[in-house]
Amino acid sequence: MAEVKGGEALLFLTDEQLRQGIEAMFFAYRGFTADPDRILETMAYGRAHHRAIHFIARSPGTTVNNLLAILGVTKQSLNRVLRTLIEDGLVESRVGTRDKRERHLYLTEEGETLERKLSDAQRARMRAAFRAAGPDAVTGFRQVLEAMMDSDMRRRYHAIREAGT
Amino acid sequence: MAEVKGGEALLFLTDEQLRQGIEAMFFAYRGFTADPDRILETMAYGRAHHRAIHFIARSPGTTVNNLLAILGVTKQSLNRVLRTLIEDGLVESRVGTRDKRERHLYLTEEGETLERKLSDAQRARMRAAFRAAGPDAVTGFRQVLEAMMDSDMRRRYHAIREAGT
DNA sequence: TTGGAGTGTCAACAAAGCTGACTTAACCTG
DNA sequence: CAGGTTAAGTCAGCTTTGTTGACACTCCAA
Repeated sequence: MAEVKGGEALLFLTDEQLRQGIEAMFFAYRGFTADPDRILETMAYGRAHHRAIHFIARSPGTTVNNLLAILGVTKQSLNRVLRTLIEDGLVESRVGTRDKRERHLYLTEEGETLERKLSDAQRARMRAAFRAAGPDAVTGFRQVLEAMMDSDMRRRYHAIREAGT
Repeated sequence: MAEVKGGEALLFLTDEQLRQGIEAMFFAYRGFTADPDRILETMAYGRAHHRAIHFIARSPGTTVNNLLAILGVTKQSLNRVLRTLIEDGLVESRVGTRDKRERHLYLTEEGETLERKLSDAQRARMRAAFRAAGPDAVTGFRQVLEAMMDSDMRRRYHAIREAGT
């Protein structure tokens, strides 16, 4: 399994190093979601609502099915979240013109206001972390995260990146 | 996408870059938990059990209170999980010798077997990601994650690292 | 034009968080 | 040693967010 590269590739993959990586991931993810969670709990929303709002903002007009695949939940689970967001006037669902089975999702102005509030908080933390760690670290950070994704998630990740730019 | 290097530290923190960081974190965390989740769902356990088992394995003899703080859940929530693990003979709870109010937690042999199974799966993915990204990337990865933690979580992260080494 | 496949919705249920109130036992301090 | 504090565990009840099953509407191709 462990191929001896030069000599260096060995030490750096000890179980201890890997465990530290696992724990870093666990603790960092807690920080990553902490700020939006604080905002959300003052309203009747949770993390699931945040995720839906984020990806609708990122790909306006996306279909329910597409969102399903990105979020990796069942459609019933997403539907509940989506229904409250639509009822509360944060998300608009338009019947597809080409295919009337599809619903295309958009944020309303109110929805965009909340999205900005949530993503401002999350970006602020990400910005602070990036700044503290420096540009080279950020490159490495992204490389490792990308290598950690399942391949279909990696595809989606790139698809969104291209659309978003 | 192609950033102008000359302006360095400024351009590199565009909202688009930050959003990509956020999404990378989201997709990668999914991959990070996918393998253990698959194993756990064949038994009657969930992610909460995995977390408890991981940190008991990492700090044998830890107290309930300590675990509570590390996991960031309520006593009632942890207790439910811990109770099933003790009943099933994966975790042992010993009354403290110095302070008899405390319970010290240990994995039984059976518990260690499951722990190894879960952590093997997770480490395999982490190892693959580290190997694919390279040593410098791993350094950056850890720097950014550490900067993203809340300060008290960062303290705990270091405390465990020292104990585990 | 009809039957199968795709998209979305509703209902009911389960896992795992949460709060609040309480008990028991042990420790510690005045 | 009495009284307050701390560690752990428990009971009840709620919320969020996941699940499966059944169903309706739409499209498309045989």
